[in-house]
Amino acid sequence: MARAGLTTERLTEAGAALSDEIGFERATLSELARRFDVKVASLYSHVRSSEDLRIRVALLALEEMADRGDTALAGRAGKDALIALGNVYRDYAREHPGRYDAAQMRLDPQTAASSAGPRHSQMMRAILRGYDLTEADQTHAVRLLGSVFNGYVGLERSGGFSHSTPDSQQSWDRILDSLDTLLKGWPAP
Amino acid sequence: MARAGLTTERLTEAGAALSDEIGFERATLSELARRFDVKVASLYSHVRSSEDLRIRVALLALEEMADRGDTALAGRAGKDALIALGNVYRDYAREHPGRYDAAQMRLDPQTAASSAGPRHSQMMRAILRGYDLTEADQTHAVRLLGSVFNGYVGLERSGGFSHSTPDSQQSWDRILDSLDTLLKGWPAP
DNA sequence: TCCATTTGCCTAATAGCCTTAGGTAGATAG
DNA sequence: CTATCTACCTAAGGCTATTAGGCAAATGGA
Repeated sequence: MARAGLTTERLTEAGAALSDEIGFERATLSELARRFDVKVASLYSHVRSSEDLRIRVALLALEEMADRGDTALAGRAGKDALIALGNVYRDYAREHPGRYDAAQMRLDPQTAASSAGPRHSQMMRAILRGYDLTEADQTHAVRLLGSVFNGYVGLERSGGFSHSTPDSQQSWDRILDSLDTLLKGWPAP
Repeated sequence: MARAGLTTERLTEAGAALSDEIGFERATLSELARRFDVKVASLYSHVRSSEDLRIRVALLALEEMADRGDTALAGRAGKDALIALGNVYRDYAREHPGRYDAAQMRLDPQTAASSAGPRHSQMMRAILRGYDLTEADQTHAVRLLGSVFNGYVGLERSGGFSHSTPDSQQSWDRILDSLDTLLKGWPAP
């Protein structure tokens, strides 16, 4: 019997593609096996469980977004950098909805710590160096940025404000603009 | 055979309680049937499908949060109101994690329109009347508030910033504070 | 090149959840 | 008190996940 040439990486990549195509929820091991024309049990040589694969897809998505973030931030600072990073998340979610959903998974602390998660915090901190904040305020601001980026993209994806005026793009621009203003004049406690 | 006295409402309520207890994902019809000491098929007289129940739990959660919001906003305005509403979401998520997860479901436009979703927008608009914003800017600001509230609670729940300093409460206070400042001096386009 | 080992994929089997079809007994109404 | 309704049941089929054990293809050492 011909071998399909499965590897953990290939399965993860295919799982990610499948998630984008039919949704993270519907991307099952069974469906994956069907696509590779292989029996489900065969996948267990490369992946510990269904959950294991989903975590791998989540980690892949986090890495990909971090990579895009690095690229986007190169040579930018201040408001430019802020906008660039925000767009990384928003664009990624549009292009890869399944992967983006995967990235929202709650990872256990161990896994989260060794994921690209910390890279995301680092990128936000890098942006904040363009503003004048104390160490503690930088942390608060990182959390604010994370909340706004994740929150906005999430609401946009759940259709919260499609087909209503003003359109989503305008709000997005306006929100990034006001975040910049806020960071420039970050209020004293 | 004694009857269990099932109704759609009772199942929805039990589904919500079960979600809080074992997680929204794990709250299955099978488990629900077990709790009521009833066969799974019996539930189908009261609920169309597994998905149907999950949507009902989501709608319940949205209603409950809106009710809490109304109560919290009564007699408050400006920054007080902002803080009060923010805490409604944060506290609700802590007290009812399963329900909160349910509320994140992507509902189809029909269902979303007839849900308590619009009440949430209305509450935010009510708060913004305490600030001086144009109609369009009010919409942008509603979206910003929604993003921050949802985003922050989501990140907090996924363990993003537990066990790190400054603690999450401080960031939350600081962020609400800065949102207030931002709204007071909302930048011109 | 041949043999030994590894390993990639298979079959078989179990278990859990979801869903539909059709039956029965307890509640309800005329 | 009977007729209808309906709440719950049994039975059965389908999909997903997971484990155990087997065979054949690939791999590497002599």
